[in-house]
Amino acid sequence: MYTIGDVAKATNLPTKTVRYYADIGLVIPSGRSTNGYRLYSGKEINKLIFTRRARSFGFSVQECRELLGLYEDKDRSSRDVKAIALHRIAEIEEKLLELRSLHQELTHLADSCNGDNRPDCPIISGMSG
Amino acid sequence: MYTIGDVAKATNLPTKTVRYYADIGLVIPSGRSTNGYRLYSGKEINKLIFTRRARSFGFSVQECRELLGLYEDKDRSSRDVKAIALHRIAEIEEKLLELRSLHQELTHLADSCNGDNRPDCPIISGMSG
DNA sequence: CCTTGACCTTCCAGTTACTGGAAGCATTAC
DNA sequence: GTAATGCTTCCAGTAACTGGAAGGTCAAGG
Repeated sequence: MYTIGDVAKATNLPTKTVRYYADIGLVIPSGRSTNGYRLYSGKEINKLIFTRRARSFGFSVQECRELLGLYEDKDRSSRDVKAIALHRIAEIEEKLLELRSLHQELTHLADSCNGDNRPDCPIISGMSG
Repeated sequence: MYTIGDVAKATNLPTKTVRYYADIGLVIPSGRSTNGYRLYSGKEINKLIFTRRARSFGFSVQECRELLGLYEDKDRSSRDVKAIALHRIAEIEEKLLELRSLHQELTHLADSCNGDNRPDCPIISGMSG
């Protein structure tokens, strides 16, 4: 069992956010210590890491709730879980393409900066005419 | 020159957001029509597409302002631009790793859903013990 | 024993980045 | 000529934090 500070370190989330996620019922600590401290298990830590990643790619808290729910809802059929997961995977693949595009744009910019004079913006001036 | 609706289509941003970015001075339309409509050129459209991508990967509006500024600030040295760009590129590469990780986790989950009975969560139960 | 510092708690206000809706003017389509 | 669509401003609301105050807890040092 870990206190919120340990959890923050392990998940790379601010304590404020971990507390917030507990408040809104997204990731609830498995218990409280006698002095009222939130106590988290490895399971919650994994949920929080998963949530941090999903959030950082634009999935809303509500969508994170759904994704986390995929693993917990014993009543949901295997087929449903797969359908939702595949839908999200498609979204993630699109995000991967966009992220590579962003990467390439910035790399191109950085590459253009070898000398002392900088060319026009390769992205913006590219189409501006 | 494009009106805000055309811009919304081209950039895949809501008109509300395009207007908001104009209000906060992030991407300012190149002019106004006689009837007061915002008019955008291809250059602004490219800025908006760039911004949408950067925003969707967690760069703040302020950071987008800085990134867009890299291309416009004639006073900034080539060296500075390169340094900032490389810093952002490192961040993006980290995001790429995380996004692949998320992709893999969900793929693993989807793959586990071939039959009718679903296994325990491969991510969450993995470490929970 | 006491205090210093680093934890933790709740609560409440503020921020960022939109987002929805009302009221109204402009243009196109029938 | 009027209905639909698209634009305008303005203002209020929401999502997801984020900062700060006020205070309890606990291990270490004097």
